[in-house]
Amino acid sequence: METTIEAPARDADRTRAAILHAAQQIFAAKGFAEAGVRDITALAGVNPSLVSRYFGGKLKLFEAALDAALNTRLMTDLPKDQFGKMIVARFADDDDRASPLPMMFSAASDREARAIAQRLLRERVFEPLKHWFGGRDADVKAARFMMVSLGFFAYRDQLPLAEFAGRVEPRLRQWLEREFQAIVDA
Amino acid sequence: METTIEAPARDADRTRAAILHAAQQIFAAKGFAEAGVRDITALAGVNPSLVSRYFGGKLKLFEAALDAALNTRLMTDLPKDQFGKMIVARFADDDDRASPLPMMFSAASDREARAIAQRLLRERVFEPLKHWFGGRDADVKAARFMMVSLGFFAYRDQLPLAEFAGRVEPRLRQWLEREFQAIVDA
DNA sequence: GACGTAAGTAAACGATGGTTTACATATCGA
DNA sequence: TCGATATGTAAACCATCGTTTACTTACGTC
Repeated sequence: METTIEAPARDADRTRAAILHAAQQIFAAKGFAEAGVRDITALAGVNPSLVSRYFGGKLKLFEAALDAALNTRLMTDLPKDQFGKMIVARFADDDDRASPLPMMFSAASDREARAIAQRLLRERVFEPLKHWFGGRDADVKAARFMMVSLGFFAYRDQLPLAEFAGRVEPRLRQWLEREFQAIVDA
Repeated sequence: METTIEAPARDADRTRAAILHAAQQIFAAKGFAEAGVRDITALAGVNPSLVSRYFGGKLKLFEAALDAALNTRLMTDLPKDQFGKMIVARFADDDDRASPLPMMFSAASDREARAIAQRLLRERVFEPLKHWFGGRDADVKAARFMMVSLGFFAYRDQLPLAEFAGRVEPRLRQWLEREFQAIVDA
């Protein structure tokens, strides 16, 4: 009856994908150091040892998860005349926490994880953005973008200082939109 | 001969201060999670167990170290008409790494350490700054200051993306100065 | 000058967590 | 159908690290 699709009880690709998916969630939620292999595999419903078998260890799994997160979100596909509004909308209204930039901070503590995050963010975010901006001050523009973005996520996620930390306060949001737009228009 | 000052071989206050000083350096350099009690006490030249005895544990030591770092640096003593230039100078040219804001990121991984850093930063940086700015949009101004500052340190220390990451590139520095000044002038 | 207390050390404890090893079982081709 | 291989599990391994305990030694006081 229910053998319509032939759901295989053992499928390496499927479990590998399940681990990767769980890893994105757990890493984004708890950070690299606090996210345990046992947490991830428990969410995926598999044995902890499979992390080493399929990915070669926690660090490689983190790299794969961050890599996958970077593939889903691209910044250089936005219209330049509305860059400010749209990038803030993407940052602020994205409720899935597997966004790459916040995941970055999760690697802050571990030396090796930080090196991986640095390389990926440079290759996959900074450089593409730099070429997209173009012009003589493209590197400065890209740096400005990174600073404002990282500042926003650090403020929002890492240290919710103000009373209006969770949601984005309207005046703050307006400032951010202008800030990002100014980078493109400069 | 050399008994001029009566340097005591055993002085609780002195060793306590030595541990605290070493903690500031190690925590700032390696972050909360990667900084080991053995690292700190080795630098201080004492036994690891003294951390628990004198401070009540690694977490309390971190709190004390961050607290001490926050006492040395105050933002609200700068002239408002040159706030931009002076705050950037302080951030960029400060070569002692025990500055409080970078230390903040060191706590990103650990849940309890992050809570401590959040509280201290709110009480000792955000609130004073808010009152110093004054006016109707004081809270937004303070938030903007935190975002730009955190973005700068995250960019510089946590993920040196660009080629000019270590030193502050002149055009980037100019932008930062205007950015900070604009917060005060708004 | 001996004694009690404070200061400091060395070593072991205990928990955590990533990884490895040994073993069980489902899948698939001959 | 029968193995060979791939897939998955359970348990132990092992290193790290903060902390505690037992012990030693210097300092101040009667």
